[in-house]
Amino acid sequence: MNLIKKTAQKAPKSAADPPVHEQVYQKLRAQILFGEMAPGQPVTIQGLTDSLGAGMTPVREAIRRLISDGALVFQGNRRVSVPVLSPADAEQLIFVRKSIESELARRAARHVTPALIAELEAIDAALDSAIATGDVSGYLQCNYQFHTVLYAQAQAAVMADFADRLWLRFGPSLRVVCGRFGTQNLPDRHKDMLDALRAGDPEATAEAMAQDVEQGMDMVDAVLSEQAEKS
Amino acid sequence: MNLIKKTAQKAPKSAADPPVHEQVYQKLRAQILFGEMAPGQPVTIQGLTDSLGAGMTPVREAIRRLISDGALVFQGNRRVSVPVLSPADAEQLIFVRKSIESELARRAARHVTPALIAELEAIDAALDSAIATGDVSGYLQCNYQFHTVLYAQAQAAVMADFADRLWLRFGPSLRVVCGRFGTQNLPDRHKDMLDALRAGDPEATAEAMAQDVEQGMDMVDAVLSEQAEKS
DNA sequence: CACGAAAAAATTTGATCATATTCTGGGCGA
DNA sequence: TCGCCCAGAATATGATCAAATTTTTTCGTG
Repeated sequence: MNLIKKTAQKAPKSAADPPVHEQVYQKLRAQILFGEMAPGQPVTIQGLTDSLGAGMTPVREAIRRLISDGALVFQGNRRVSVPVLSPADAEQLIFVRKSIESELARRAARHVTPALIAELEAIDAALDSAIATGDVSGYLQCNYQFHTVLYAQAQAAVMADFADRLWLRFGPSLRVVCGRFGTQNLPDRHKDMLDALRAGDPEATAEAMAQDVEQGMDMVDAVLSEQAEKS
Repeated sequence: MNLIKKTAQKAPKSAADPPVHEQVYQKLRAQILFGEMAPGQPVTIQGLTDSLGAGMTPVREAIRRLISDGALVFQGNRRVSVPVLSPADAEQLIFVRKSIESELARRAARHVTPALIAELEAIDAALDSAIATGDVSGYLQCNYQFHTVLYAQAQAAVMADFADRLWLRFGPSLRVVCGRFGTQNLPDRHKDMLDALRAGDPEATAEAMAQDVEQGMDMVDAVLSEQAEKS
């Protein structure tokens, strides 16, 4: 019988906690989505095992998932990094986003409830406050949450899933946009969208979403073109 | 010095071979895409380590990737299985496929070359032969290849990537369709598409693709509805 | 004598495996 | 029928091996 207790009786294990690889995935995903990792930044397994304090296998699994999501790219040799969007990539993302997300908005509007509108209003208020204080991370999170909550109402799991993947692709670039233009000048078609939702008008909601997507992605495109000609 | 050579000098290592987890991923992917696994069928790690002769870690990574692709589903408890499409899922897939794949066809038509047409004609001939002989697996592979080759010409990597993910979702169900209707009655708009490509008409190509997608997915939908009311 | 390129050693990182631990689900007995 | 136990499967760790990059060393040339 060993006298040393193994890591303090293995921690209390507070109820059903998600597996480690899931926790690692969520953490990395948030870091990518909310701009804590810059486009082009290399991602190493061993670096993450250290910074996240997790084992090697869970980290590997999380990285594979994120590569499949398009949130990370495998660079041929064994390196993995945060993707750098090309203008051509951005153009395609605009097309797919407008198609899928405006349809999601249309469907969400068909199932709109007062509770949904209240929730979206709260998120939008937090978003405005983040813009006012220049809180880039807060802005990105609120913006993402606004879209996610809306799409959850569309009762279209497959399409919402695809929309999520789209966001993972341009997430890191959105941070760059904020760094370039500041939070003041960011587009905000959320007010139009809320009006359309209150009116129960699916077509107007879809149109507002298409506008929101187009404006946001145009800024991404502008930054990417700027970077392209700089090099 | 140990007299026993370590596993026969570690095998010849024939040039640059892909890592094991990549091989496992490709094999599993093909099995799912071409209907070797039935919807609902459970997938176990240990079962795959045995049948594929690979270690446990590569198999885990491949499964994670496929879950992220939507080609497998994680069932909450630690079970993984081939997904069963609901009619609602199929309806959403139809919408997204028509949107993305017809656009890919349009763009491919803008970059059409004689070599592409020749390649597609060859694939379509093989497809017809598979239909004639009732070779379901051959039909599925040719059909997939036709679309993949066409999309590669569109010079739109992001959209082609999304299209690939869509195929992974309904692949298993396509096999069921073939089992239900036989290969004789499957839709084939490839002839129209080839005509439009020869004419260099992007709009007609996109339209033919939309028709092809719609017809194919309608059959999937029919089988799913049939199964739904049976239960 | 100094500078640069190529080769080689060393370090860092990724891939795989064997093994220990934990959890889920079904069977058995009360 | 309900609860407990056990078999089996999944999760997670650390060790080990292989590959790639980086650094260092060496050699040749201006």
